Amino acid sequence: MTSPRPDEKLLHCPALVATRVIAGKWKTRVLWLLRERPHHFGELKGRLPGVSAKVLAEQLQQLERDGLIQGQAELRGGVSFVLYDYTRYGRTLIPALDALGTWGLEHAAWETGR
Amino acid sequence: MTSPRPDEKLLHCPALVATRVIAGKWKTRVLWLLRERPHHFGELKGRLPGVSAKVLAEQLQQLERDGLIQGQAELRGGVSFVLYDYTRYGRTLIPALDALGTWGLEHAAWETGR
DNA sequence: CCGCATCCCTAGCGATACTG
DNA sequence: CAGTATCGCTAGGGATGCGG
Repeated sequence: MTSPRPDEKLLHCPALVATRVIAGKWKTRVLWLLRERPHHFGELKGRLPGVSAKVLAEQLQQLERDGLIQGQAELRGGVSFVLYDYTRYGRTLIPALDALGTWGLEHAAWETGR
Repeated sequence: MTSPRPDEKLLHCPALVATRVIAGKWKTRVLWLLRERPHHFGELKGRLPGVSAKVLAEQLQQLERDGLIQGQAELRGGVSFVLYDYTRYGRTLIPALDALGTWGLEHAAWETGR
């Protein structure tokens, strides 16, 4: 349920497009971190305890394929760094991400208050 | 990845709370339909081509457990109908859903225009 | 009409190890 | 540092059928 498939003659549900793109155990978190500033692969891995290099690479590739982020390789003394950041298009998703975050905060309040 | 687990000492990411709750192949669509008006189980099943009764029931239960929707049983001549609708709390999620939907629309425009 | 019990099967995720 | 290759596992989802 990552990238849009050719099938699905289903229900017209615009929200589904967005959920498909951000579905994936780490994508929301990656997007959240990148909102702050660009990150290197290693930085992301460091700030996401529990993720394996393989899976993180997969998720980043998918986000890149979907046009939300892009990685810029920079060689520092023969050692490769890749800096990931939002694309212009990817940034258009941020308001929606904020809406989800806002609700998450309300949720926390509701959880403790019931 | 449906209901919050006791583990996950991870990153503070409020948006993740929301994504966990709406994660599931049919939840977004169900929530989208309920936005319009309350629906019976059978109605939902009818408007969601491809879903099986079992899976739909599961997804509805999870949404109910998470406090977003609630089902009201009404017996019509010995035949049981269950009417599903948002809870007051569930409605607080609608703005976030709208944000996702809005982006989905922009996405469609972007897709055709590149 | 609705929910539940069974069985199965695939996609996503994770651990490890190895190249540029 | 970044990415790839293998292998394995488990949870989510799907098909079918019974019972309330």
